[in-house]
Amino acid sequence: MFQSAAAAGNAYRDEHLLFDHGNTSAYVDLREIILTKKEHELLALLVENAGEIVPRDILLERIWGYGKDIRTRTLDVHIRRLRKKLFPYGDTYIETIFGVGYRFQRFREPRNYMTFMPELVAV
Amino acid sequence: MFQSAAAAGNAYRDEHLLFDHGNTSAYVDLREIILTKKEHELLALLVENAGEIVPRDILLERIWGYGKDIRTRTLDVHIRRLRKKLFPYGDTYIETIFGVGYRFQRFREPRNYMTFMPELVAV
DNA sequence: GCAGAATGTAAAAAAAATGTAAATTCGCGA
DNA sequence: TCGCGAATTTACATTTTTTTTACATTCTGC
Repeated sequence: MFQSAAAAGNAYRDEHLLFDHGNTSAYVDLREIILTKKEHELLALLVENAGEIVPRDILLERIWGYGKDIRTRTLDVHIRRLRKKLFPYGDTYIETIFGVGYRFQRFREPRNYMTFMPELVAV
Repeated sequence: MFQSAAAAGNAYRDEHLLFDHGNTSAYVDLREIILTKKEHELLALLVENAGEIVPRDILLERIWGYGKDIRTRTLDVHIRRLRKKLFPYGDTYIETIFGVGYRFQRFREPRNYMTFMPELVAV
């Protein structure tokens, strides 16, 4: 549960994002983004658990070594900067689970009427 | 990963730089520059991995034989002198990846409207 | 809808890494 | 051994990242 850098060497790839665990740079569409160490660790941990909620506790403990007693906003600030670098998909990729933590979601092509329910279009 | 002098004998060449692995002098446009031994090794290692980030660790280990525990500014000083000799392209060729290392980037002609989108010019 | 708790955000402060000039040391050829 | 250029260290300056602070905003249960 909550895989760590074990999955290193492997890269995550989808429609808009290319992320390599061993590399501090990533690609959003054709744009290279350079992640700082903490940003990279954070995104790595989230991506490794794509589709699953990773609680704040875990993030703070794994990346910062903080215990449950520590009160800080540093996680939120880092999430924010990550989302910014993932523009314009920041909120699409990184979802906030209120009261729990965050979840990285694989990109899925947004449905439109045409592809979703073709019979409703061009009637 | 992180090729060494194996690729010797071959020369690197682009719009502004000619660098021969077997030669301690290089050319920046039509100007000859003379590299010292360490400068040459450093540039060679970076050029061999053009486009890829080479971590400080690796540079310090491959060129100086230093371990991760050694604290020194000598790498930075060499980078600085290299950049100076590559004037006015020093910062263009040698990029700093904060917290990680350096990256040599092939020279790319800056785009202008003419070359990028010719159909938008001279309307 | 409200109160209280959790998260978002901008800006300042602190910490860490890199840049730089100048001094010092090293090493090799004469 | 001496002299000289190369390499390294030193001592700050500067830049970048990370954390904190101080509020603003959003969410949830009642």
